[in-house]
Amino acid sequence: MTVGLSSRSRPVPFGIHSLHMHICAPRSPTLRPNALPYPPHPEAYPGSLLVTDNVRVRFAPSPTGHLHIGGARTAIYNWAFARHHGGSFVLRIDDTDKERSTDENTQAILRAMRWLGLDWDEGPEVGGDRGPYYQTQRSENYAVALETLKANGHAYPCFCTAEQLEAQRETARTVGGFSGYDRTCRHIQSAEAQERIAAGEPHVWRVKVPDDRGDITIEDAIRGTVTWPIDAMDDFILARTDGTPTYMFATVVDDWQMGITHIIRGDDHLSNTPRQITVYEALEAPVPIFAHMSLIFGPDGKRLSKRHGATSVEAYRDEGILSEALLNYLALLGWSIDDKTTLFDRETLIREFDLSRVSKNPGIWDPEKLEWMNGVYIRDMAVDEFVDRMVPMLVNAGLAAPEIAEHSRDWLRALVPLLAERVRRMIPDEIVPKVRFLFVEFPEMDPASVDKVLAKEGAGTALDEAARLLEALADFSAGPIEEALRQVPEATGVKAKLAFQAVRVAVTGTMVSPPLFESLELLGKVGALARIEKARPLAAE
RNA sequence: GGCCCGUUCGUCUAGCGGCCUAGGACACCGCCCUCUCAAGGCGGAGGCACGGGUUCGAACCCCGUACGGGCUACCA
Repeated sequence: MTVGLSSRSRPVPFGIHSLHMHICAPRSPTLRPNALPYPPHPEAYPGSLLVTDNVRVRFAPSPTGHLHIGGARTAIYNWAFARHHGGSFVLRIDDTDKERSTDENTQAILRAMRWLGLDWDEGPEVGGDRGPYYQTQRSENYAVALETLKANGHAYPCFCTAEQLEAQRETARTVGGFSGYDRTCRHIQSAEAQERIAAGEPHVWRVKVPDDRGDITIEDAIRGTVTWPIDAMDDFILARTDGTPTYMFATVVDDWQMGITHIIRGDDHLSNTPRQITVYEALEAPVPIFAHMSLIFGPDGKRLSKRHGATSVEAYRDEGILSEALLNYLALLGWSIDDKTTLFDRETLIREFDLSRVSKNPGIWDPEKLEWMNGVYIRDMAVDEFVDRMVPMLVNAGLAAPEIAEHSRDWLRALVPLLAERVRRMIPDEIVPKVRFLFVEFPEMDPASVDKVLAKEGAGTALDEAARLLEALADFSAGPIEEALRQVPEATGVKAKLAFQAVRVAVTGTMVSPPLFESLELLGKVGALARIEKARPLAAE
């Protein structure tokens, strides 16, 4: 059985308001069983995990803030699903909250999406033939859809005041059991309703949950069969007193008119699903396939929020996390390829992504693992990219002029391997302190290091011998340097550890540094010897 | 309160009735490598929430309980 959703089968023609462009129905509604028209049979939803011929998914962020980690993961799953199936990834801006939505936020979200490499096929800035892609520009569609429901008897006006409703809820809750709207206004005769509306009495419009509908069941692509008893369904509000649609209504109208086939979203929407299904059915729209992914929690088991630290994608970017690492980490938080793969690139994600491997339980945000993964990607980064990201940090720290990127490119490139495996985030704090000694005439001497190393007996002797041997080197590169310094312990009787550490402290100022021999090479013979000489007075004999 | 979802090492997960004396990764501990720090190699500790069923056999199926989460707005 297929769903006839050509415009002629719709109960109320949409074309009456010359809104055709905005409300064209899905062109080829080849949805599988989940898309049966109302009224469905309880058994009418099997096998909905099947993928439709033409996958269309959407990510619909609300520009009331930046793109956060949880939203990004939802976007990634939608994007990967679309790419995997060769479908379309639609970006829609749910900006109906006019108070809190801002254009800056929208821009920030688009920027973060691009940074993560999540390109959209339809949406802001790229357009598409199911637009507009901002909810605030789609209000006529909701109005028309509401007219449809008024006409086919699936919506009714409600004149109850907020106070009445509050009181109702109060008593319902103390009694226990159902706490939704008591349907008082559902029984008002339509003639009376018309009069009251005509008289200007404030009212909202509610959906009329059918009495004869069985329990609502979906085959969630992630959670499997989920059923809600019909008598727990609320006649929720479709349109507010001011005529604007509620989220629950607007989102269904949009998803329907945009031909969305699979709704992949956070499971905070799972409980909203049956409500939305009543709208799809009232609209005689095909019901898409749902996939509810679990949320990301903080370490305390609560939904991730600002309290847990940085939650915005761009904050992680600014803290030196690479987009490849964040994408990989986020994709893996709640999804897996197999029993061992943890590192994968974008192409692999697309090739392997499958909703059936999305886990049902919530994942806890683990910054430690993200950092580890970021380190892996840093080590894997192209040398020139590393250089290009490092130079501005050096410039900002006052250690180098921008021109260094050109005239000392090879020298900088040589520095990268020494640094990359010691860096977990691409930020100045991680990089500048480790290389500072290379960019100053003489390093600042760390008192603790001087005390623990140079003050030891034999340090001075080792330094003298090291200086002598290095002085004699014709080829001042890491190999010969190592050969030379290896002779120091034998020649002086100073223990190898101390000898090397003495040189390290003399040259870098501290006990911890990048590899010694390579560092000396980067410093050059003159600079290295000058440092040893300058530090010599600090050393014990 | 009602409805819904979830529960495998500290964390992310593999497992979809016998391949499991439960595998991998992060973190942790130890050893190795080693000029420090890293990186890397090797090894270790650590888990099926609990209780009943079903079955020859259960981490896997069913039912309870506990705990966590979501929804229950003229928010999204």
